[in-house]
Amino acid sequence: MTVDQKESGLKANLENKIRKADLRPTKQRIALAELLFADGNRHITAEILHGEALEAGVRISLATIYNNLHQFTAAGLLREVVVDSTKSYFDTNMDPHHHFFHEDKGMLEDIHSSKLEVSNLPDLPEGTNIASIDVIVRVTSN
Amino acid sequence: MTVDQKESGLKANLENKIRKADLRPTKQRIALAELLFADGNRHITAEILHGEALEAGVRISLATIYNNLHQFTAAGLLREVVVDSTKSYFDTNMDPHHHFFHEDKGMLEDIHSSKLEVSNLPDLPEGTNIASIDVIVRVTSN
DNA sequence: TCAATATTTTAGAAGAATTCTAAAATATAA
DNA sequence: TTATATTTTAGAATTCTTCTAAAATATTGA
Ligand SMILES: [Mn+2]
Ligand SMILES: [Mn+2]
Ligand SMILES: [Zn+2]
Ligand SMILES: [Zn+2]
Repeated sequence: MTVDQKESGLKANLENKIRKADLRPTKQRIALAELLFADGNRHITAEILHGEALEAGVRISLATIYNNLHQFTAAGLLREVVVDSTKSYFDTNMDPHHHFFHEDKGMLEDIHSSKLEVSNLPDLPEGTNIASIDVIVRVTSN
Repeated sequence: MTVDQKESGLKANLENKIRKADLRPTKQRIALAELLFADGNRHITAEILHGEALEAGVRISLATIYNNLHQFTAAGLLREVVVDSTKSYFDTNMDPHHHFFHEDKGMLEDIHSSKLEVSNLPDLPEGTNIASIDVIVRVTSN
């Protein structure tokens, strides 16, 4: 198998992922999917992703970055992690898990769910359901 | 004891609290301290606090609200809780505790620390210290 | 008490992140 | 291919928050 075939196989997979989300595999979406999903889990902001896309030579506007981050999130390919009141982070890891947040670097790191337990949760407020439980362990360098 | 004496006793306490934070007890600060601390714990945004101050007849600018929320936070009288990427919440409860976040109402509710346990925390990333651990139980109405 | 000094408040401008608008470009379906 | 639906985009708009620098207020200590 040539490098080209491997490449096209990867792209085909990403196109599939995009199609399954009921979205058209445009040049921009494929490029973003490649940056987001091709190589392991990522935690990323819109600005950073935009920078990476431009670096990779993909002409794409910031509005399109936001559009697609939200569409991917709605489709269950991404989730948003709220850790900082000044910017939004998107996470490609959809398994149940928690996070270390490196406050000085503004960086997220996964804590696998099996590695951390939340217990003794009190009764929920009357008439409510759990949407999610987020544990953020905020760390600083020493 | 007259109502006036009770009032001035309360205000004197708040002035003390402000003075201990190395801040001058201005009309605005005393009014904010009254709204924040006089009647039990609160979770509040800058806009809401501003609205309440104006309602209470205190002329105060939004810049002053932000200045004072940050000064009170720096002084350890408040803490910021990050739950929503679009606005900041400030919490008057300085005891260790966690939160329910009512996603539809944008409302925070305390979970007393004793009511919830986080266990099996993995080793911290090399060279880091825990700054805090935040557990947010996101709930929606059903 | 009364300046002198330090701090605070404020209006409005500025900044940063995100969303909106509506027109041009692209993708899909017939 | 042509018609239709979706997507991208530039730039304007919006929202929350911070900054600026001038006026107001609080404190100090003679
Ligand atoms: Mn969003
Ligand atoms: Mn802040
Ligand atoms: Zn993650
Ligand atoms: Zn609280």
